[in-house]
Amino acid sequence: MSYDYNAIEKKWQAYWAKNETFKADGNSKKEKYYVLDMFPYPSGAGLHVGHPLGYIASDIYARYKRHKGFNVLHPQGYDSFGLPAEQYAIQTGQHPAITTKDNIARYREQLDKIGFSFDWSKEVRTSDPAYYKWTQWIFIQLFNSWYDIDADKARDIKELEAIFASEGNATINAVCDEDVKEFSAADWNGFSSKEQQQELLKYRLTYLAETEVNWCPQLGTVLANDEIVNGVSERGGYPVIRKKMTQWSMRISAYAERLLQGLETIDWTDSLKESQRNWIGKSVGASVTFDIKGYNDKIEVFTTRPDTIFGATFMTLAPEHDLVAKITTAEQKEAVDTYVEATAKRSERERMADVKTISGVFTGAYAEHPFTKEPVPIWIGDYVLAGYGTGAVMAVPCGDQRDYDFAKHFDIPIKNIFEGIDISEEAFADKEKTVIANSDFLNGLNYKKATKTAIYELEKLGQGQGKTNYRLRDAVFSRQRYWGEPFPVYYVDGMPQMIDATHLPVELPEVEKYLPTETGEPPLGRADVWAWDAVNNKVVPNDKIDDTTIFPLELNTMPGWAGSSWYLFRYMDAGNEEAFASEEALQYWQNVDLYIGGSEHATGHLLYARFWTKFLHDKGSLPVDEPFKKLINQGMILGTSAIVYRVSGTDNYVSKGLKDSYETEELRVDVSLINSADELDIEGLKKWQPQFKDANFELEDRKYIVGREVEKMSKRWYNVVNPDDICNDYGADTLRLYEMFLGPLEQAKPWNTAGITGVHSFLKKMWKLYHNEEVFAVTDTEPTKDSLKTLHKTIKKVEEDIENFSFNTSVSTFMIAVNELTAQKCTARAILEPLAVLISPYAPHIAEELWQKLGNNESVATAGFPVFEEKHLVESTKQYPISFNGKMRFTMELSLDLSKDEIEAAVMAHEKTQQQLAGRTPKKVIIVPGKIVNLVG
RNA sequence: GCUGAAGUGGUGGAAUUGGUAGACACGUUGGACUUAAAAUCCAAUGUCCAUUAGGACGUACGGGUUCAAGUCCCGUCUUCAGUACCA
Repeated sequence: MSYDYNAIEKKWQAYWAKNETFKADGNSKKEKYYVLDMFPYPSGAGLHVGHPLGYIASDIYARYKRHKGFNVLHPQGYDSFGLPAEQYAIQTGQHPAITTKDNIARYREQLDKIGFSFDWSKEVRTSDPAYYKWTQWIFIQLFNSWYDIDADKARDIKELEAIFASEGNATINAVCDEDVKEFSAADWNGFSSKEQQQELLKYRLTYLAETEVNWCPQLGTVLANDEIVNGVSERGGYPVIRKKMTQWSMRISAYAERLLQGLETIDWTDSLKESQRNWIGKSVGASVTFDIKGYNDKIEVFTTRPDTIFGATFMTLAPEHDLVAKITTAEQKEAVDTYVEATAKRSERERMADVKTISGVFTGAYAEHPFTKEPVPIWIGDYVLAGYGTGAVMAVPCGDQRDYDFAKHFDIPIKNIFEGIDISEEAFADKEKTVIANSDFLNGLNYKKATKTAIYELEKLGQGQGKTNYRLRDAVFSRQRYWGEPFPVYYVDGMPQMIDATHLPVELPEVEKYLPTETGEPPLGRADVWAWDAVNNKVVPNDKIDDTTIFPLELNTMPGWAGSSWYLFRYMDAGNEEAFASEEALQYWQNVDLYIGGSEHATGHLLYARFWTKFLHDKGSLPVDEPFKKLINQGMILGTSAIVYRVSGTDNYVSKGLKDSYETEELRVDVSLINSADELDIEGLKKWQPQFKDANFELEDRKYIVGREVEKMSKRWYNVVNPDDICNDYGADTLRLYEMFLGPLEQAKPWNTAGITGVHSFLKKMWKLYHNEEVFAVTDTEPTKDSLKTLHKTIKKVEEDIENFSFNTSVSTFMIAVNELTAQKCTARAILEPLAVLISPYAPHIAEELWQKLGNNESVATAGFPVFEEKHLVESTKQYPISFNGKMRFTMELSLDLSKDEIEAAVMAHEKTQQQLAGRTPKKVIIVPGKIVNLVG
């Protein structure tokens, strides 16, 4: 009976599905463990071999935890809203829902082939109305909340209204828009309803605001900062420009400090935490206000170095700063206008690329130094960014290199305020070595003391205070797209109103085309039935809008990260129609114990999910305030593209070794046409694409050798390797083992099938171990000492490997074990039964088959993990290497039963030792447990 | 520039706490079986010297600590990833 992986895998996949082997029990007495993968976007291209890498790792861990007696939740679903399905709809007219459904079916089929232990009864799809009902519900919760800084949590907006009505807003310490004006209770009560709504909007955790956004004309939508890579859109690579639009925003900045602090409580990699820290970008310093000479206005700046305030010899405003137009003098007006216009024309990208060039213009206006009262010239310069801090800086050229360069370039005086430091060549920015001079009351103080004193004095003057600034910006939440969650929002007199939560979901309307309208409205502007009947609480045709009972609905949809920010909680209780998950389920499952996914989500999804979790925790909807306790980033599996060389202007292709003799261009061809020796299947290529049909090929050694290039696996490079082919040729167990064997989980690595035969033949050897020729040959004989040693060595190593996520080395461990047991001619059940359990997380199908043949009725998944016993590893004697002063090295055999003193005595008495140590008697013998005996002379 | 990770045979990669570097696999070479091929099995395989016995060198480079360093410390170089006029 040979190892028929196809039949075995089919059989057990069907068995698992039928018996719901991996269904997680919601109210178990067992300890819970929640293992989650980042759910995939179901793209039309299907899965490639890179996708399953993380899934296999999490599956191994989930299966291992089940063996260890945990109640494991290991679900899977789809992040099924997104741009590609919409783009496809624009091109073909096919509804994105249909595309998405087809793609999901394909994904499911591919996933099933690999034998994952997912609990499919808890599947979620973000585009399912039963799911996005709750995404909309969370949005409403955010709208109805404000952030109380004193309580350091989100509170109900009704409580804020009550305070406004009784005390006004003077006592409120909230995270809100910057243009909030103070009002009394009387003012508030005198406001019209619309005015009140406008004020409240400035406090809500999701709010409408005119914001400068990243507009991508080609995609017809706005993009979040993390959707832009190098100034072009992440998807498609189109240019992005700045544009002002009214958009929904999420007040994530309210959570900046908690998002930062929370990192201390979770087990993520340092690099990932570091990216989030950088993204949040906390800097501690002071805000300082400068009076403008001749105007009533003030300029507020943020600085991390208030200690250097006496070195401020000028100020710089961002060209977009509101005050620029106002304070520019008549003489400077032309120069300033030209400069501002030129800056506005330059794209963000150009501005970034061109860091070296120093540019700026003097406004003609002066501010007044808060302490010296001396005039400080006000300049504008594009090195100051409108989007950070207040868009204005106090320039201290002696302490900041950019200010220094700017001052040198425009011949602005540089004042040295550092004791004993030469600043004739460059600025001095070392805080630790700072001693302040030339600065009135700060003279002689170090950085820390000077900072404190400066802030104290500024506060006394009423011209500043200590301040912490965050780089983290509020997140724009509107997208001008069709295929996303509709907002549960309609507009009365221009003010947004939430649809009552009992009438959710508000389902996506039908449109005849998926493009923006001719007037520039989002695609939902094309819907005929997209108005809200506020009396009967339902969606009705647009032509009924009367603005008294029937109102227009929001035309934007939510961004991709809306649905993915909370999906982990939906899995806990996926079918629930009364709540996003029941209280019991949330209590029991808490949060994700192990999360595996790509590092590309470091500052997007992973930050937003933490934000929503903290918010829902504040509102009492969640018992936890972090979503993912432990996170592992799997490395990307890269493709190896194949390149042919076409002689320019001809239809001739030359082999790689000959290309240098010609002028050639590189074309990528499908990797399936290449064999393991980089040799091209020329006939196959001719059939692959018509452009190669009549091509000529110049060979070397009668072969056409292609060039190889390691790059991201992508359809456009024709380097995608499909897991189905591997499953057909070698089986899912081989694929699983091989993907793990490729290298460390977290490392990026190119896909190559060179070593796959080694893994495959291991499985065949494993199979043979349980069979003698054609028959199953496990016996009840007593295991030998050697076999017991092999088994327990393997248990120990595999357990350690899984706990450390070093899945690659356990594959080697299995290979060694099988080789040893084969050599020992081991047939003992006492060895082979636990071995099947050990390997079942990695190669579950073969394990199930062997398990069943061993006479077990239940799935191997329910078996307990073998217990490691140290005693089987202990040997009676062991070879010890002995070194002396690093010069001599020899081995001696020692009994382990001896005490430390006895070993020392034995070493000293050892004949060889004495010979070699002649004349150099060691004073001490150091016994390092288990390894080496050292003689120290 | 900054932050993070890494650098080990022909290749992918092992090496627990500082304790026999190169496990395991691929590839290569030789052999067995076979009419032949595939499959399978066996042996060799870091470099150099040596017929052998054996020896020397060897974990990017240069130093250091230690009886002992791939591992720890200092400096240099290189690669990858993220990020950037962040005041």
